[in-house]
Amino acid sequence: MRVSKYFLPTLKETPSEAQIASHRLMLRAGMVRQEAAGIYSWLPLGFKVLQNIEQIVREEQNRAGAVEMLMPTIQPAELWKESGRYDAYGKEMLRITDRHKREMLYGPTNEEMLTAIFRTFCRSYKDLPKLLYHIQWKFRDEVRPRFGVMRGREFLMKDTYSFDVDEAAARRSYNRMFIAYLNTFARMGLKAVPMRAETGPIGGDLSHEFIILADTGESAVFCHKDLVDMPAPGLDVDFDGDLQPLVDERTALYAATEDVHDEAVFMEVPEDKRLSARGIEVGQVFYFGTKYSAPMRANVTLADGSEQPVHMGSYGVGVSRIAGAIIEASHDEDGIIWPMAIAPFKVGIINLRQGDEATGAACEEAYAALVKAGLDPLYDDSENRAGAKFSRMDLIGLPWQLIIGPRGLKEGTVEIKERASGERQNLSLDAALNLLRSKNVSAI
RNA sequence: CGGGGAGUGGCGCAGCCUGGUAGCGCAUCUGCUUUGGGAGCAGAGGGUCGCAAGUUCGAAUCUUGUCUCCCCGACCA
Repeated sequence: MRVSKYFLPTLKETPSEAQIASHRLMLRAGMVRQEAAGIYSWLPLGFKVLQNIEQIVREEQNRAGAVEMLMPTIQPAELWKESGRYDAYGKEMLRITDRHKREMLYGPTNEEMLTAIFRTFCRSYKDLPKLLYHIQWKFRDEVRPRFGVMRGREFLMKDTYSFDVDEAAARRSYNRMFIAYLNTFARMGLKAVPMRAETGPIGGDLSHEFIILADTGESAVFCHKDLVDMPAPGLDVDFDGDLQPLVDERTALYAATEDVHDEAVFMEVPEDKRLSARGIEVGQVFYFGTKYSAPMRANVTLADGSEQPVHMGSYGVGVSRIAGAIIEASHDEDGIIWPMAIAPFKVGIINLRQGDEATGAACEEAYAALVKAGLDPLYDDSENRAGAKFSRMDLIGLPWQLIIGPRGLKEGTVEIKERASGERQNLSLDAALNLLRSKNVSAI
């Protein structure tokens, strides 16, 4: 992609409403634009990031055995009256009346709808287990949206729903998602710690939140330090095997959000291992049994002929929130530092002397070579001066920069800079391209 | 929902107290000179001052109402 053809409205000055780093940087980097409180347009650069996050989430859901589908954003109120949540959900639910005066709502979550789908098609224990998910926009009419996309009213969420014959089976589904989430966040370069959590309005009695530690996090969290750097289980996990030991390993040590925090138990953690910090919730898993299946009569017939409500769980990942969370976890004073897997472009090319024939030719050569290697580099061929291009490339945080100008070309070199470390090397173009290859720069 | 603050060219702000031709920086456009860390000079365009009533000869400025946005807290992927 060439900057001259792209849409990259970066800002030199920070809009006054943005208080935290991720919000400021997303606005400055031209990733999003606020349309109303807690409602954002995703501009091309931000949209690419969102899609990259979404794709990793999708791949790990599929790997764990979940099946993707898509439910609508608008739902009929009747479903929610059936489960009893139509009144319980309160003002956070955006209620809409259509032209026939029919009560509708913009879905804040989809337990009811998928339960209704399930009961229509699945009648037997032989249909179980089932793990279904979708990635869809949600709307929760928060009293006070803030922190940019981290607490928007409209947000993109991956929500998975599990259907099992009994609690033991449901726990196996829970474990699948638990492990899948650890792998998902690890692929994004995030250290997510699973913590015991309150179940909230979703209901149920077993729940973990996945927390990214960050000073700007919204909730206070308490955990054993060893959990923070515990490696993810890995993509070669056998999801059909027994996952319980892997889950136990990561739930044995103390970890709790403030809602369920027990100071006395926390004090049993050795003092040098106690970590009390702030965190951003990027995912949550719930087991809630028959909370919805019972009132909505989502029953299956068992082997003994009896009819029982199906055991359910739900599992959410805040896709749009993660975009902000990654920036909170990975930025410096110059701008964003994207992890390779999330970066909207993996390599940027800077033409230091726009209009100079030799420089332009070298840039084109680099561009063509990277495209041939299967990458989509972002080539800054704008008329800006070098300084402006440097600043902007640092701001948008691409992992690698190829800096090409007449001065280096005279020596037969280009400069290659790694955004994260700031390290630069002067190399021949071929050597620079080889370096990128050796660093395994590729599409996700 | 309680408390605080703000709405003035695209962005960031001043002006308001003490009413009298709407201003600055950045951005944009044109020209010239520049060109390796957000260039310089010269010129140009762009705003019914959130909206509505009121006071006044006259309102960005005073009064009342209203809408929106932001921040702190309580609640949430």
